[in-house]
Amino acid sequence: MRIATYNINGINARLPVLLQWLEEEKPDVVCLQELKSPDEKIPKKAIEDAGYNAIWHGQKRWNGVAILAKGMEIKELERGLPGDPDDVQSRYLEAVVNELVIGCIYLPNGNPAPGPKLEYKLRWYERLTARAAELIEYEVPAILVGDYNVMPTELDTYKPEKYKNDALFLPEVREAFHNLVAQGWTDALRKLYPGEEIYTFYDYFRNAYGRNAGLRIDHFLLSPHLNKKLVSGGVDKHVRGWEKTSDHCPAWIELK
DNA sequence: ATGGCCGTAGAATACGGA
Repeated sequence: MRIATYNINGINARLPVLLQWLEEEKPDVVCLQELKSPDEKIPKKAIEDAGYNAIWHGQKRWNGVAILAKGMEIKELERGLPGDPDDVQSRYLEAVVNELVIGCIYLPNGNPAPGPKLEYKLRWYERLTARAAELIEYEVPAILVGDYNVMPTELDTYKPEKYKNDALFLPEVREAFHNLVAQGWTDALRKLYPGEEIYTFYDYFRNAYGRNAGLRIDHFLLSPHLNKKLVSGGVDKHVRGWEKTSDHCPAWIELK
């Protein structure tokens, strides 16, 4: 089973890119982030015509997450991240697909830091860590996948010093990510490519893609059960070079 | 140190993104 994540940066503006990529790669499950669309404007029919069932948690203007599955049932478990009834931002969607728990994640950016946005990000990490602990406790096969808005190590940014005061690379944010992983999760792409440069995001500015000035901020975390089922994975880097494309690349893993 | 590029809302420009 091939599972992909893609921060689409506006599902309606990027629909041709999304459909082209689905047609080329045919992933079994897709987690999308940054839909930037209210629920009623999600291009439901185009997704269905491409062969996918889908659930989504949209919002006007910003955020928004969706889970797509090719010819498989999607049973929704959580809409929104538990732990704060006042959090109105659409950043978490969790479902069972093919007996696998899939959490689709769009973590807050946190900039400018320090400030309330960083505080929200850190609280969000705490809530995600609490939910992740429950999944570990249930001993279910689970994958937490999406845009974590963190470069976990210096290897994950083309220029570490440029980001040392950035909310994507601050020590407390990296620590929050490492604390989550330390519950027993596996960072799948890093496991497959130890010591290698793997980028999933390229800024629109300054020809970042052309210069390979990237960041690795989209991650797959595998529960202990799934660790040994990881076969392969990668980043569909070429999609970042398409017209009217997102600033993120799709990334994927294959589970046996 | 700054601003460069995008989408969205909505009608000019502000905001969020990373």
